[in-house]
Amino acid sequence: MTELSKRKREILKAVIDDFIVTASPVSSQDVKDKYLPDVSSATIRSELAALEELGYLSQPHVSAGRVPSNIAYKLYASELMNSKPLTKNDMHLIKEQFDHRLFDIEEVIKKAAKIISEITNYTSVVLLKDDDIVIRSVKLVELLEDTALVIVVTNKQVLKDSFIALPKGLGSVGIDAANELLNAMFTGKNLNDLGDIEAAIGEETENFRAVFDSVMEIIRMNLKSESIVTEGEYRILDYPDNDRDSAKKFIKTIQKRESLNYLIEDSNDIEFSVKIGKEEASGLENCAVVSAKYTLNGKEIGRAGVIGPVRMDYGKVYSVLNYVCKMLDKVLK
Amino acid sequence: MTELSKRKREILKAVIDDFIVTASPVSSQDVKDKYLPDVSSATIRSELAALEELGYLSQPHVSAGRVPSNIAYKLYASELMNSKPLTKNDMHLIKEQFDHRLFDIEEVIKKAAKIISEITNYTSVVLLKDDDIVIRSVKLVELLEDTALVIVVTNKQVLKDSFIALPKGLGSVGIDAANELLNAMFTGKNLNDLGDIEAAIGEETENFRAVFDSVMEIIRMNLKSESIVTEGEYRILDYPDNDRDSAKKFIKTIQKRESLNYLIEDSNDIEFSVKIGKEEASGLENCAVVSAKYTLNGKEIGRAGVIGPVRMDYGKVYSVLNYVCKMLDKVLK
DNA sequence: TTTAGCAATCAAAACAAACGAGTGCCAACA
DNA sequence: TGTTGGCACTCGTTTGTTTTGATTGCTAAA
Repeated sequence: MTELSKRKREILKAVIDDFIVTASPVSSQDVKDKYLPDVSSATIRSELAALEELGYLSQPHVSAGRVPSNIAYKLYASELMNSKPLTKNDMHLIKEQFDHRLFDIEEVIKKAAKIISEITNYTSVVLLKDDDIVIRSVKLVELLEDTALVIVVTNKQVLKDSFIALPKGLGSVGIDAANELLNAMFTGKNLNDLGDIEAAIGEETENFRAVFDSVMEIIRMNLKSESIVTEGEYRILDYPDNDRDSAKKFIKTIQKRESLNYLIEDSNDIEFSVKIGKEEASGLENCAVVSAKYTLNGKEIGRAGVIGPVRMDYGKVYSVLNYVCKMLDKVLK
Repeated sequence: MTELSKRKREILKAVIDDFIVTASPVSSQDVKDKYLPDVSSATIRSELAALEELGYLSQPHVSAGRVPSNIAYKLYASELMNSKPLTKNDMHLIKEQFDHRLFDIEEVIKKAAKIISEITNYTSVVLLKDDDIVIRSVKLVELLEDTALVIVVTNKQVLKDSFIALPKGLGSVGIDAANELLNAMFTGKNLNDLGDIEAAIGEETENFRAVFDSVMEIIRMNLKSESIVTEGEYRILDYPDNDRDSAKKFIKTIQKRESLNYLIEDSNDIEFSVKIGKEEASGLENCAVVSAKYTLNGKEIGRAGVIGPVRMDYGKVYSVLNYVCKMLDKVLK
């Protein structure tokens, strides 16, 4: 594919800019009036025809204007669009979310998802990766006679939603012992070490075998899967690009977390990624996914993104994600 | 308002039965063909006119059939409808949810919400009340140097999502002491006692004043508000009764938990409650709320319900809620 | 290479006629 | 007195036709 001439790029950008706000096919006259008054509509027409030939545009029917194709959006998002600077107010709103102390990283990413969705008016997704998780401590907290809460503290999060049954007659002395043992075994270890730990169980663990196994399973189950939070699924209904049925599928797909990690994680370490019209992700047919990475100590630990109609305000989304991710970098440090 | 004659009730029931499945105005002919073949359509017509006069029916326009009014639905749900027995399969699906051990009541009601929504294909809401909550124990678990997780165990739930900052230099001895003190103060107390506790703080608490205040605040904040879980908001999109915009409002309202407790809690201790077209709850205009109570030791501790279009399959909803609530009664004991 | 002009295309809007679903009313009947 | 068949009337829906207008591609001239 040959490079596009400067004017072709201008015209293509004009068409997409216009289509993003009007949602209706853009005519040569529209382009002339609103973007390129110094060129005649006939000229623009022939350029449009050429762009169509190249696959960037299409016509719903012969007497209609042009509509951008997915590859046009791709080019637009990566090269053509202008990022729209955030308003003072938006920046303020974002800052506000993070300026009181947050203990758990989960809380932080929830806030991030919320504010992204509110400001962009699209559905947001924030993903938190799990590599390099190091266990800092494991606690067994006795709740009732035979039930304990397992708390696992890592360098990134606090796991505190898992209960286990205690062996009969363990008593608080037993729990203390178990706690000590568990900590000796798990502290400082990361996910890759789990196998080794299992292999190295010695005599002294024998009494607590059941407890140990439960804890191990909890760590395996919960630390393995990364966390994903989403917000504002219903916002898709503001855009007529999807009909009722596909909007329903959209909301369902996102709430059930289907194929989300695939879409977002897939862009590992890319500063700013745009995926458009991914067919593979059923339920998100007519959609675009834009995501940006955020880091801890310079290393990507997650991505924040937006899922919306292909006809999306990429300029605004770009700035918002950028700003929020910068914010996350700062807060997480 | 005078009692309706037997035939009027039959006809009204027929109209609603039909409208619930077809969603289009019901004619005298429809009623004759499908429900009362032994009466002429003319007779049915005059009955329909009478029912309209009484406010149970209305006509979209003069050459259309009849549509039930909200008071018709009310009568229908409370007196006319037949409850539809659950299929073996449905019962099995419900039972399945509850047959492995669940530690936290929150988990139980989440399961309940999920299965209700799946089987009815409406949005479900399950509410858990907070009266008579008795604190069984309070634990402070040190996580990092200066942060602790606060765990509050009550007779109904385990609160474990709150962190507090620890005063500098407290150390694990200090934490043990604080733990002991907190337990002495809170164990066995219920919400109404909180004021007394605060009043009774003595000398010995002085060192832990900041910790105590934080814990108190956590208990106040979290035990006060009852918990509500919802599921399947997107299902409203399966029903054409609401347009896009009001469907959006519906989903948003429910996800943000607005006016839900009002709608459901309001029916305190009523076995089976139906609310229809409550205008006060903005966002849920064209909707009906059906809820049933579940109990612990014979006392209502929550309600499980369904929110959907006014034109709802009340018969099925009735049986599902009934069965799930029975199940809850059993599981919670 | 650009542009004005113009015929061609075709969706959408506007209009018109026909249809038919359903009613209310009335006169006859059990 | 309640029920019924018959019938005229209403009015939304469907179907078909025409008009309109937006927009294009092409062509010939600048």
